Amino acid sequence: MSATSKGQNKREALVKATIKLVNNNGFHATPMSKIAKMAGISPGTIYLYFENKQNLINQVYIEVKASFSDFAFMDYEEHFSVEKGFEKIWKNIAVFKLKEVEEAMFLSQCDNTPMIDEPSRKEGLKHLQPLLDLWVRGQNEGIIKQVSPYMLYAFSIYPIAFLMNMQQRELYELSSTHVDEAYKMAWNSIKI
Amino acid sequence: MSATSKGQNKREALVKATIKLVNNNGFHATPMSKIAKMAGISPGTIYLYFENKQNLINQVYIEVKASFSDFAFMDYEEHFSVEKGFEKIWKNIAVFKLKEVEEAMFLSQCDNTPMIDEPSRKEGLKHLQPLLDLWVRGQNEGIIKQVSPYMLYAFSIYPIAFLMNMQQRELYELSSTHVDEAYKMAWNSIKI
DNA sequence: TACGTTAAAATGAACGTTCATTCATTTTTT
DNA sequence: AAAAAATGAATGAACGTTCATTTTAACGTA
Repeated sequence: MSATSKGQNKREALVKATIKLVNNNGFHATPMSKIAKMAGISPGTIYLYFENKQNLINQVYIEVKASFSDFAFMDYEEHFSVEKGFEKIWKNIAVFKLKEVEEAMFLSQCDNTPMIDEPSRKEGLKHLQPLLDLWVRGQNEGIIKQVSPYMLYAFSIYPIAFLMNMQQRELYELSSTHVDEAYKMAWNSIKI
Repeated sequence: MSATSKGQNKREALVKATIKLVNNNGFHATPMSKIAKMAGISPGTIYLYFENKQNLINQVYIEVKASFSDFAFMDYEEHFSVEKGFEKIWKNIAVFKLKEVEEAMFLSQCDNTPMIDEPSRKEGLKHLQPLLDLWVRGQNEGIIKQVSPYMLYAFSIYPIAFLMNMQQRELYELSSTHVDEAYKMAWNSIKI
């Protein structure tokens, strides 16, 4: 096995351990020593891959956000009709948030906490452009409400995070019927 | 001034300081010593009012959640029509989240973080019953969609938190026109 | 292949700092 | 003068980070 792929494995193990531990304990309540132990390496080794704890968190955030965005636009093509395109993206996001729960919960904690610094936050936001473009097209076609994209996001995408939270706390079980209901509500709130 | 009211002042100052510092730094990055300093008392004195740090946070959470709920149902009466009742509650919540930003941000951080223990979380959830009752009534009258209250909450109430976040980060300015737009979208998503 | 040599990767004990909490003492109130 | 409230220095545990040392990998030579 090459040195590179071994290094990748350790980095990957570190990222995974960070996500899991931060989900369960929060950022400042997860010591580097525990992250190292869960990743199966020694504490000092973390510093071969990341500058320090803050840098570790920022990097993990950016990577998870990127993998989320990739997932969101999987199989989406710009020539789709607005409605079909939105459905594809929305359902991708729903699948991600309901199946990749660890990663989704991590993002949710990062987005509601001062644990990520502002540059990394901005960095993580870049990838959503295709959805914004789709909405503008929809507005030009007279299909989508003429309101700010923040508003559209708040009412169609953001609710999925709440449902994920409830499902995670075992307060609510989301069957695929429920996901369809939810999609219809999302579309209802943004279509004219 | 009586001992009681003095004690109340100190407690209040502690609660306020905790909210502000936790908003800016997160729970575990806020030392008791800083909370004490901002409240204008000595670190040891905190322990006359709260058992320990965890208990302090739990109490603050429960109190802020209670004050949020009181605000939400201000001027609401059960004999209102479903639509009028929902509008009153929704707009109360919107006003709270957009004006009492410190408290709203604190709740948002608590609700997306493992910093609050489960019993306190449950405790904070109790006060929302009148809204659930209203929704059931609306469903019986054939006005509100026949879906789980979690779904109704996700699409009509939860989005306000996102708009608050954006406003707080100065990415978005919410005028009263926007609030009206938002209300219409909320109502649209839950009405039949 | 086997061996010796050098470089790279990984280790984990040790360091210095920070923090929650305590309690002997002081200050304030009754 | 007694009781209650408040103080803040002291304590001990925990943590992030470093670095002297060890382990592993890579390479050249015969």
